[in-house]
Amino acid sequence: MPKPKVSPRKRPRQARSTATVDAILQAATYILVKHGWAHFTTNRVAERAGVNIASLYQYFPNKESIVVELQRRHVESARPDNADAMAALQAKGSLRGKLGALIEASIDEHRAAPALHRVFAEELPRSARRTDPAREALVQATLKQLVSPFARNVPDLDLAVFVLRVAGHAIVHEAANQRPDLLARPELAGEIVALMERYLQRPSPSATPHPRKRNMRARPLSSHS
Amino acid sequence: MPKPKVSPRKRPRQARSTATVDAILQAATYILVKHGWAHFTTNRVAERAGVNIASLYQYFPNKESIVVELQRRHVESARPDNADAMAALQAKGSLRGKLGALIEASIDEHRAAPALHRVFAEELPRSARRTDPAREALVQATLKQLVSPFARNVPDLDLAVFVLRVAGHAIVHEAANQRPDLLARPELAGEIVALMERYLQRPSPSATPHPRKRNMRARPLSSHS
DNA sequence: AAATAATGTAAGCTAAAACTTGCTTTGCCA
DNA sequence: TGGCAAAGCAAGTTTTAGCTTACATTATTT
Repeated sequence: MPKPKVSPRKRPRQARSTATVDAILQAATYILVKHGWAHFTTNRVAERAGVNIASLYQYFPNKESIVVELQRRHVESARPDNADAMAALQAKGSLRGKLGALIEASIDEHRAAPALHRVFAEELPRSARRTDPAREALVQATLKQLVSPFARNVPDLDLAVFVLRVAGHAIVHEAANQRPDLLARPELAGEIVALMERYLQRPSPSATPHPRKRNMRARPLSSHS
Repeated sequence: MPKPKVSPRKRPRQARSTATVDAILQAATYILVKHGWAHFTTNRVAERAGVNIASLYQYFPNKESIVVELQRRHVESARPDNADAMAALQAKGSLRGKLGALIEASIDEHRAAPALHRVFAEELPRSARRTDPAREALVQATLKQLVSPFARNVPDLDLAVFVLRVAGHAIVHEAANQRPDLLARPELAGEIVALMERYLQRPSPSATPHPRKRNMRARPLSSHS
C-alpha cells in the first residue's frame, strides 16, 4: 500500500487563496458534523464552500488530507489550553488539586467543539484518523509521573494508570457526546476526581481481606430481580 | 431521507440457501475485520463468499443490511452469556461479588470476538450502527438498582451510575482493542471492581475536608517535570 | 505596462461500487 | 417424471465520487 499524501500540493500565498482554504475547511467541518464521514465528498465540500472542485484539489491532494488538516488545526488551537493546564498542574500540591486541574482541562477541551471532537474520535475511518501512539504513550507516562507519589497500596501502577486514563477520558467524552447536560454540571469534575483519588489511595490490604464482618450494614433493602 | 430497508427481501427456504447466507455473513465478517468498513463492498463480499453478487442481493436488500444482520447475530449469541451473568449476580450478596460478576461477564464478552466487537463499536458509520438507546437506558437502570443499596455518601446516584457504567465499559473495551495483554491478566477485573467499589462507598464528608494532616506521607520522591 | 506567477473554473474523465435483468440450474413434491 | 418454485449466475446498467485537463482571470514584480 502506498502511503497516501497528506501535505497540500500548493501552499496558499495570497490572501485570496488562504480565504479559499479556510472556506473549504469550514465547509468540510459543516459536512462532517452535520452528515458524517459517509456523506463527506469532495464535490459536496467544494460546492458548500462556494469554490470550484479544481481549486480544492489545488490545495489538498486528496480527500483525507482535508480532514487531516482539520485535525491538525484542532489540536493546534488546543495547545495553549494544554500549556495553561500544565502550569496549573504544577501549582497544585495535592493530588486532588492536580487531578481536578487535569479533568477540568479535559472537560473544557470537549466543551469547545464537542461535535467535531466526536467526529474525529468516532466517525473517521482509520485511514483518515490521526492516531498518535507516541502521544498516547506520553500521556500515559506523564500521568504516571503525576500520580505515582500519591499511590497507596496499588499493586501495579502501570495498570492503574491505564485504568485512570481510560476511565477519565471516556467519562468526559461520553458526557460530551451523549449527555451534554452532564458536561454542563459543575459536579462532574468532582465526581471523576473522587473516582480517581479513592482508587489510587486504598487502605492497606490487611484491613479489608477479612471476609467475615464484611456485610454488617451492606444488606440491601430487597435484592429481588 | 427515506429509511433504508434492513430486512432481507427473501427468506432462505432450502439448506442450500441458508448455507449461502452463512457464507456471505462469514465473508462479510472477514472483510470487515481484516480491511475495515472502507473496503467493505458488496462485490468483494460476494466474491470472497464464492457466491454471485446477484445471489447476495436476493437475501440482502443493500449493503447496510448485511452488517445489521451481523450485529443481530452477534448480540443473539451473547444473550445466553448475559443470562448466566445475571444469575450469578443474584447469587452474590456483596457489592464486590456483584460487581466482579458483572465485570467478568463484560470481559468475557469482549474476549469472545474482540476484532468484530471493535468494528461494530468504532468502524461502522452511523447509518449501519445498531445503537439501541432503550438498551442503554435499561443497563443504566439495572446498574442503579444493583448498586443503590451499597452507595454511601454519594451525592447524585444517577450521575454516579453514569460514571460507573461508562468507566467500566471503556476500560474493558479499550483493553480489548488496544491492550490485549491487559485483557488477559486476571487482575484487570479486580482493579475495575476496586475502582467502582471505593467510588461508591465513600467516607462521610466530615472525615476528609480537614486540609491539614493530609500529606504526612504523600511527599513525592522528586517532582520535577 | 508587460511579463510572469498565482489563483480560479468549466467541463469533463475514470474507476469503482451499488444494484438489475434475464436466463439457467437445482431440488421438492405430486 | 414432469411441473414448479427456489436458488444461482453471467453479464450487464447506472450512479457516484474522486480527481484531471485545458483554459481564463487576477495579482505581483520589475
